[in-house]
Amino acid sequence: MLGEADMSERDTDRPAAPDAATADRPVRTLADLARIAGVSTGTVSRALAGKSVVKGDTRKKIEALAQQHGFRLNQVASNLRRQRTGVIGIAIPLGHDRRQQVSDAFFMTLLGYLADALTEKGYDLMLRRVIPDRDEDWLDRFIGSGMVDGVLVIGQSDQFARIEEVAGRYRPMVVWGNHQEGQRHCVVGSDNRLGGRQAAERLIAQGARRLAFLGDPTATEFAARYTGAKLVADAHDVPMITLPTHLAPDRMAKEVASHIDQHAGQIDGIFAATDILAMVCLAELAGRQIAVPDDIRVVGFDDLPLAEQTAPPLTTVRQDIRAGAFGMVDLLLRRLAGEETESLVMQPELVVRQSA
Amino acid sequence: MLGEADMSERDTDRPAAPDAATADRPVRTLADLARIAGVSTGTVSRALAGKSVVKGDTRKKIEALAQQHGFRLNQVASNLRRQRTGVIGIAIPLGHDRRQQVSDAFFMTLLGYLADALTEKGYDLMLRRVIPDRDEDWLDRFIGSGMVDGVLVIGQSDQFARIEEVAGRYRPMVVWGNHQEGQRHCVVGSDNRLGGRQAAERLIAQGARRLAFLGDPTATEFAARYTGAKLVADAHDVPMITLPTHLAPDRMAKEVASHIDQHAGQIDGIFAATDILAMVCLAELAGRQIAVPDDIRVVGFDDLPLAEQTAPPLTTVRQDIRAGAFGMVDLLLRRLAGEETESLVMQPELVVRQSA
DNA sequence: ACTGTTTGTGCAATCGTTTGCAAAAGTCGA
DNA sequence: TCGACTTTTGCAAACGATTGCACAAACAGT
Repeated sequence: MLGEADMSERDTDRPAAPDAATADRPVRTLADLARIAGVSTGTVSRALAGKSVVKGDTRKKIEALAQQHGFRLNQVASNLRRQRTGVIGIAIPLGHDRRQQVSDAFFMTLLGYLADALTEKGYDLMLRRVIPDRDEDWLDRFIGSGMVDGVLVIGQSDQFARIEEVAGRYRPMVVWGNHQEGQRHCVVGSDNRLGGRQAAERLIAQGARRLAFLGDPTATEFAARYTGAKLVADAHDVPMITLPTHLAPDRMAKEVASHIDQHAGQIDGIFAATDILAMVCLAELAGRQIAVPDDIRVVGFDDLPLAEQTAPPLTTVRQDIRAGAFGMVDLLLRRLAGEETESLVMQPELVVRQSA
Repeated sequence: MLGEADMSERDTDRPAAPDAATADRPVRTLADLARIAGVSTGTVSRALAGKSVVKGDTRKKIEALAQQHGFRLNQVASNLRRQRTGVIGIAIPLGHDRRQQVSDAFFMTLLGYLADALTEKGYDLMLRRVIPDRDEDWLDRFIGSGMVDGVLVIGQSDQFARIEEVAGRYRPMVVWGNHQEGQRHCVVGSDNRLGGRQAAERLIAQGARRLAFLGDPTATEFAARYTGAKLVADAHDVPMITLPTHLAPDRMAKEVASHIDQHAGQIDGIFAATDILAMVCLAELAGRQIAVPDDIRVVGFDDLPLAEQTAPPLTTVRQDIRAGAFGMVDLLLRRLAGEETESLVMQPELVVRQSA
């Protein structure tokens, strides 16, 4: 009986001695755990990983000890050895002069969904805000750091060439942006030109005869939207002017206001490059007692969640941001697995509400 | 002469030979670089770190080679050795049942500013979305992973107790949320009760006599807002009902609509717990031809960028989210430096626009 | 009792940098 | 030319986990 008690002490309570040691020296490493468990670090590693063959008893004992001492694997060491981190890098290139904020609504929405999608797949996100003009090789630095298994780039900004160059030698990268004929890098985005067509068609169908494009048509994605709309306008013999506008939140409102003051009488349909622009536009129009959609029709782009809650609710071209985010993650994981992947160009869809 | 030519060859061109090797074996490690530079890894490390004493010539040569071969330090190895990562973890605890999205506008705005602030200080961000109900020790796992130097927690959710417990033994952590008397963890947030008072005072000053609080008063931050408002209402002998509403984007609109349908005639002032709720509310009111602020006054909370662009522009209680974000980062860095820090409670400010 | 298989563990190398310590090289005055 | 210094460098031990290989133990079959 004494013997048996002794046995059980050995089996379950032997840890009790080190338990006292818990106070002075917490169990931080595999070696610590191995010592108090009376096995080698290799065994502990295998037991905790749950992969390889470890005797049931041993495993249980180690797991119990780990639990009891609140042991956690040092991920950094693990990452170094395994040459993978379980972290996906997200780079947000910001045009320097544009002062575009990370807090931009579209980026943030996309980011939120990316977080959801990656978390679901067991990856963490490492966010990096980059200012390409100040930092020549932002992309190489990010990739070469060894801290991320792959990279998602949100928006091509003016870095198309650099991204193309890197894509030639680095596989696990997916970019949000506009697709161009014959490009090398894997991109996810909407068919912006088609979206532009849909917007213009709606405006014209609702009776607009003098259009305006609100937004900066030099950014690639916006350029495509403009082109699509222009095509339709031309086909219908409807004139379309462009009202270039910065995306910086501080300038935007003033610029839109000034555009409206200058052109309000001469236009009856506005295609805004983004919902945010459209919202600002609606607010300015409302402030001037210009009726929407009666006097001027307005169509946005993106279909952000808040497009539903403008007054009047915004008619807009929907990009399925959620689908885009999940698409990016899916493609990235496939590329990580070595697969070759095509770009994903999504079909935008006109969402008719009340502003046009 | 020949000798001298030889010398210069040795000094500048010896790398040329390994240069040819660039094709087959890229220079990935310090050891590679050391080999082609003809020095030891220690020297290369020191040269690139720029810290310690290395002869000018040697340093230049090594830097040139590094540049030329596109060498980058493996951050994971570096992190392991130095026991610091330059990464700050950002945890976003999400109530399970609430289905609250990461894409929630307030969180996203805060996150954007945090990104700005941390980037400015040379830190990267690691984002982790956690679902506390499913994962008991999310916080310990994050902290114990060794992957982050410190943690910012965005929102206490229902994890107050756990956060308190961890705060007792882990210093570099700062939390966004509500401050409670005598709490241990370092928190940054607004004086929600004061904000509530301001909102109610405005509503009453504008002639409202039958108030409603729109939002879920069980969440700590909202509870404080409610309490503040209730205090003022009581003092003025004005009744105030509560219209509990979920934050989940899919349910919100319907719930708000139903509240309005049920109570529209009986109230003339609404204090919405967040701007998002206020926006939805404005949209629903507009859809029912209820005039704001003439029939019903509306005050929001947060002053998100888009509060300016509602129709009518939203009167709201401003939390300086940017200041909050920078404050969190500042406090965290001070704690990383070993300093003891107080919590930061910011004064909210009523921003009068047109909805009340 | 002696091979031949399974199973379970331990050993030690490895991932790529950093850094304390000591040795080598260089400087300088005597 | 020789010590006494001051720079510069190299050596090798960390950092903490993973994993191929080999050995030990257990067990079956003849």
